[in-house]
Amino acid sequence: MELNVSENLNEKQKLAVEHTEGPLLIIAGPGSGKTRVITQRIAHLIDHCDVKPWQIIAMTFTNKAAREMKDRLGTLFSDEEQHRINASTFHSFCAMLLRREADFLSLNQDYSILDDTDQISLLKRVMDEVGIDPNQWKVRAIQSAISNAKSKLMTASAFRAGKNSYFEEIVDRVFTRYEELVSQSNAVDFDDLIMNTNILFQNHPEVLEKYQSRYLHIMVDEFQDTNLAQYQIAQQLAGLHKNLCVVGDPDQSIYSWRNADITNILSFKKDYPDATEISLEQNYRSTKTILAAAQKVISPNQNRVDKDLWTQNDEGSPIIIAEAYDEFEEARITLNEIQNLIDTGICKPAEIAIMFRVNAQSRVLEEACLKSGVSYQLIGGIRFYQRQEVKDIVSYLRLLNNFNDDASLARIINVPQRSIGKTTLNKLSEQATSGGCSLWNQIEVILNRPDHDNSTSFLNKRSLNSVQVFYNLMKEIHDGSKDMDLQSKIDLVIERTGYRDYLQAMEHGEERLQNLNELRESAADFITIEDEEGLDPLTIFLERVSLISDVDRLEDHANSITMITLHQAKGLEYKTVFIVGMEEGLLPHSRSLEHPEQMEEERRLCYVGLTRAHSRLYLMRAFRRGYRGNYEPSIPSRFLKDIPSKLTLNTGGNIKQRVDNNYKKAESPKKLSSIDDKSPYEQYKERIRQKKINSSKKKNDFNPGDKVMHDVFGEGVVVDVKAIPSDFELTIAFKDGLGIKKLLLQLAPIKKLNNM
DNA sequence: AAATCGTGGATTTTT
DNA sequence: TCCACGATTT
Repeated sequence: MELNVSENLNEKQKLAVEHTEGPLLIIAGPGSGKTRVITQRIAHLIDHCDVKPWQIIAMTFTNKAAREMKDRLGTLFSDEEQHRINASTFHSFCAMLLRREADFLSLNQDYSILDDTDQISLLKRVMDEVGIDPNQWKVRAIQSAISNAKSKLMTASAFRAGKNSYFEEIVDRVFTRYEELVSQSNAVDFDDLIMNTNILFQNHPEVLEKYQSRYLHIMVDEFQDTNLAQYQIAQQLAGLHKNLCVVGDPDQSIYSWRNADITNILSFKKDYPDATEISLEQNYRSTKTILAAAQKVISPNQNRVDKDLWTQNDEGSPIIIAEAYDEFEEARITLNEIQNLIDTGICKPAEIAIMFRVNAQSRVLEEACLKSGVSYQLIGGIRFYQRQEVKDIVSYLRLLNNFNDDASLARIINVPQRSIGKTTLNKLSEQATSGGCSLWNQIEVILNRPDHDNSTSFLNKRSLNSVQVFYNLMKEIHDGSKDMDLQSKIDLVIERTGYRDYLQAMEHGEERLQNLNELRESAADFITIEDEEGLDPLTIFLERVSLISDVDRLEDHANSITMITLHQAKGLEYKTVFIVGMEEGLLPHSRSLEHPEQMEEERRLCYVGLTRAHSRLYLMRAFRRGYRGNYEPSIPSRFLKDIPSKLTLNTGGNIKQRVDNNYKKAESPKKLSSIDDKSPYEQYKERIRQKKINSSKKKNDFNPGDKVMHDVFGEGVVVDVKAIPSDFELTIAFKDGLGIKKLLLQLAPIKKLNNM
């Protein structure tokens, strides 16, 4: 197939596509056609440089990105060729590599991959074992220290050698034992996938050489969010041919808290002084207005190199800034506007996204969606594969795949209840520890002891019997399902373990069964690819399940709007974007307020959010927001102040005030309130001050039936007046479908309307 | 083994 | 405030 690459590409893009020899660094601003460049570059290599598809590997950030890349290439090549192009995440790539090279490792081919929760439970078990008080030392902190070490390629013994504080002393004690347990379980954690691959390359140069010679070209997308261990993999793979192409944008680095190392970009320049650097600065996604606003938000960061982003796109409409009274009204205004956009045909639901900083914000929005009948996809919250019932069944499957998987065994041995309680499990666990074997092995040892019914046994007769029943059940399912396809295996597990009955007996049982059905479905259309031949499909299925993310499950063309965290939104784009909670403490998040580096990351996060939008951007905030039970005043986000007012239309609380459906900016928009002059927070403080002065002296002169005027909500009628300590709570019904609100007399910006 | 009580913690979460 | 988890009770 012949491709004319120069067509539809700008000069810089063309340079990037046609640079085929030696290291290449592409700095790709948002919306700069990065994915197109990567795919065209692959196409170019194949068409013009005699490179075979299987000699190229592209590392992506998510499975979704990998799939999309393959899809795009699919339109350029035949299916067969497309399949042979290697696009995957670092983790998937390493997982597969470790399976194929398992002979070189102390792992079996069918090893399990521990997820976050498995890790936590193993760590707890270790802490208990080595006598570390979980109240004094947080499991999460230890987990993160271990993960951090591994992403810097530090083994447990290296960590021990370098420990430098009491906390690290504690971590060290857990780390070593944790590693033992993991490897005894024939398992690895996420970080191990990357680290073990590095170690394998180091210990077995012949293995590395095999891959080095196979892969002529290595590409890494979202390079700003890789960690050192991942970068090393890429470097080593490219060690022979030096054709390493990395693509990233330092301004979009938002995962430093997951050990992503923004300095990888600097290291790259140092490691490859002869590297070509190309900066893609033309934006094809957003309006001039949105792009300008985004640049204003990102530019205060000290720690960055300025880019000169530009676009030929239209000026577009102003960015709508709206203030709501509280998070409920924020949600309602947002959904009203969304309904408007949909009803008027301006946007299809799939073109709209609501983005937020923390998942907790999604609940109110969900409710507003339900109320207004707008269907939505919510990403995150409780992740699909972390749902109890899904995780349980997956644990069964993992156990059947690898009986040494202690984490899975411990999870399901008593689910549904089999009278194998904590005491029994603890005893088993103790014995396994002293015997240096897995729980399953320990069970076999006990059951095979001829005298297991007398006092030398560690378990009483009843428990022993229950364990025997469990053991037999697992054996039976395992042996009986050997030749079954995946879906039948899952069915067998659900039925024979009694899990179906167990679910049906509980509330929301149907819903949970529905989730299991979804799991079955995913097994039904599960296909293995060429590279995975010879491996048990169950092993591969479990691997995919472990390595899948929520964003991967996002459906592109569903007839629903998308609700998503700002982090998850990276790499996505929507015609219309609402960012809710543009407030100090939320965006930027309160945890970053005292840490300049984290504050810069919050800024980048905001930047990522803004640049997701094509043509319509709404920045929403609430005047007051519920936080852990009590309400706190909300200060408008500092990022709002960074956007020049000429780019925005500040609607105050009344979004209906927008001029028309095209949002043509009014000559001098009438501002109900503006963050440029007196902010609501100032007004709020003023009222607090007055409240303090007047204290309870102020008398209520509102009575039910009175007409009132509210600065934000407009006209309303007092429904009820209730005296509360040092104030009065007014219940007021507002016009225009704004509903009934409860307001505090001394805080609410209301005036009594004279009766006509 | 289930039910109840109490305490602590509450960003983001590619894999 | 609200939830989850662990400890304690029955």
